[in-house]
Amino acid sequence: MSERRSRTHRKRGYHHGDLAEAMSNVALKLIAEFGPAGFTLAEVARVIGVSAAAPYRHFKDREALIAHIASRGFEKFTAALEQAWNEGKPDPTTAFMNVGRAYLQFAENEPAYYAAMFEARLPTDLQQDVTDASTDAFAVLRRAVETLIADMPKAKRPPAMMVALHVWSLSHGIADLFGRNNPNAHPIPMEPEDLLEAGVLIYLDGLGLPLESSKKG
Amino acid sequence: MSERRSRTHRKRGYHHGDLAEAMSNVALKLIAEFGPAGFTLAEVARVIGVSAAAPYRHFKDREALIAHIASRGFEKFTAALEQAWNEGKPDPTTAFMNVGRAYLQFAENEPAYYAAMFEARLPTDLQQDVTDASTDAFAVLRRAVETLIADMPKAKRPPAMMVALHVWSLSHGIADLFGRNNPNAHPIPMEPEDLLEAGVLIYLDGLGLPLESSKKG
DNA sequence: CTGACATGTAAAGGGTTTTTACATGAACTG
DNA sequence: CAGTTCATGTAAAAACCCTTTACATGTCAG
Repeated sequence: MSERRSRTHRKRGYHHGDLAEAMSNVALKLIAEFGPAGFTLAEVARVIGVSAAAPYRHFKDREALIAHIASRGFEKFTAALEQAWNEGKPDPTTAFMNVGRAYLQFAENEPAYYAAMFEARLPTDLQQDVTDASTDAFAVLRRAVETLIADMPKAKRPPAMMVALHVWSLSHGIADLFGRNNPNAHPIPMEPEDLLEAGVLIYLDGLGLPLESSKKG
Repeated sequence: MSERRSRTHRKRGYHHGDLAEAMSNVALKLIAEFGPAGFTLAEVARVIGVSAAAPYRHFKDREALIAHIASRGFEKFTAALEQAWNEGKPDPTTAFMNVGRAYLQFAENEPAYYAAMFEARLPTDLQQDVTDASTDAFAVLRRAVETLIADMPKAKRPPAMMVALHVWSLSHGIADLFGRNNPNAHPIPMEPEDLLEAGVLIYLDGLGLPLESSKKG
């Protein structure tokens, strides 16, 4: 990948070398500043310093580029959650909290990806592709929940799907309302990460999950 | 209000009668379909059947109109939550659940207002106005929480602010991800309202709040 | 070396938004 | 009820931009 790029990158004459990649990068910057609806392919071309028609060789239109970015974003997101989960080590509860932190950190560190993933208004077919790409990310969370509640007695064990939806929703809500260092967001008296951690701990307690601290203690 | 409108509405000649109101209504329809970034003042004018320059008599630009709609939306939202809370009757827990339902119902019944309120990307000064307008709505939730936890022993009582933030975030997360009958959202095996209710009940249980059913029952 | 294909350019076509100068008529005043 | 005023709408022009089409370039395979 970078091989081909460096090879063609040497001579920057008529051909750019890796315009598609450059477009993604520029679009990410524009999305971060103006949102998924706040840029055009012509503007991307201008920033890169290429003719206005060039982008159309690589993406059918603006929405195709956004969909591409959103899908790539979900891949990175999935990887980040997976790494945070780390197969449930050192223990499921701690690992689960790490997943929550990773969720918010992704939204903060990659606000443009996050916006493309959750904030874009795409036509049905493209949006479906993006939604499909999100499946893997949700699966990470769901499997983590399954591990987390595996030790509970069957009678008291909640549906993993429901728990995953609750945690996903709370995480997304916090990210959207208070994360992504939005300068105009409502000020809150704690860090988003801590707000999420507290919320999840209370919720897990409400589920009757024996937490590590009180279990092993 | 409707008095003046009906009076001037009779003759529909050169002057429209209440163009500002008509603009809000048309913009809401366009926002519902294409999002806050998906329309222009010229398009609004065209739909209404008025010249392209007319809107500028009433709003400085597109963003001013969105900000106006967002602020009006928060007023309606506040009223809806207040009515659902109904001074904590019949009992705080039930009333609190009603607030949660009202939250999601507002997002479903008024998706355009909701989008303008939470999804718009406005310049700092306008966004600040909208954020200010949201304060009253959050205050309703916060006061409800205060009532809800008032009976808890002081030592076990959580900060009302934190609880309100958790519930707000969960509500918004569910609304954004699964509410607003988005045809491409991830399918989930329950209604958003029920998902929220279950989540809040579990959370309140985790807080150690004595729920009505187990308290009075 | 040569031909074919991917990639980029130039320029034109089509559409749109916003501004400016002017027109209209509703409401007040006497 | 006539005259004046001012908010409100129109028309037209200026500016901007996106997208497409026909053409140019350079890379790579044979």
